[in-house]
Amino acid sequence: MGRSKPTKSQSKNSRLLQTQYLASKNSSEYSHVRKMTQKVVITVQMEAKSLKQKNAGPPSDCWSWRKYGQKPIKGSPYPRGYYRCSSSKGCSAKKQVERCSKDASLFIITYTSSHNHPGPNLPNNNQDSVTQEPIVDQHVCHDEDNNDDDYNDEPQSCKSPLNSTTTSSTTTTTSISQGILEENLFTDNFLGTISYDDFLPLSYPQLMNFPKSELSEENDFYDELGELELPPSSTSFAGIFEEAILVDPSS
DNA sequence: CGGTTTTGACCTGCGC
DNA sequence: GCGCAGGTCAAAACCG
Repeated sequence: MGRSKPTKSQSKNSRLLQTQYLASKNSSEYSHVRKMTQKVVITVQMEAKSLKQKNAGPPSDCWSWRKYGQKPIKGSPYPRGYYRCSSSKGCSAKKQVERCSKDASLFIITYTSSHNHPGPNLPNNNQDSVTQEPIVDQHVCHDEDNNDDDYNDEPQSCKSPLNSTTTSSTTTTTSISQGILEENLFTDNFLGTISYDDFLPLSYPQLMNFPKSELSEENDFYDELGELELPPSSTSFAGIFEEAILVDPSS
């Protein structure tokens, strides 16, 4: 907005600094880093109600996020929001939130980088200073058999369903059925449904530990999203966890 | 007053 | 090499 940017050069410099910092790690590492950044993509199905309730933005989770950017995405009527973890200063965790152009109730959240601090909602970290309650509806776990894999249902403290986890590049589609303790979430036999708030607090490494051996070839997640068309109405997040996709561009 | 959101500009990667 | 699209920055505005 009509904000004067007298210090273009300055901002440029700071940007250079960042670039240099990253680059300094290794000549071409900056771009490398960009390419190698692993991501966890999850889709969240919102309830129609919730969508009408508020003009709320992205689904909230137990972490504290600060928006640092927004960009219109080609092919989608909805912009993508860029968020950075504000729970901890040095935390490099980020997430991108966009809506499915086809299904307004569907949110696509991409997590990148990991939290370098304990999550606010982790069983072991209940005491954490962050007490941000997720606005997510706590659903009864659905019986997810939308996945071809025969996953074992594991006990867990979850409330909403997380259907599948996919790692792209080597995309993995894994259905998560009810009841998985976060510790087991991404272990070899992990599969089950977890709630949004149970899922989010997971440390990135945990997510990234998702067994690659199980990564399937379903990297076409985005293909499906490609032509989404969302109604302008939008929402608060109270939804159903549709999919969790682990993206590991590095592979 | 401090933290968050908004938003235009800048930078980088990628496809052609 | 050029243009486009996506990702990030940072000042100003906003909010509690």
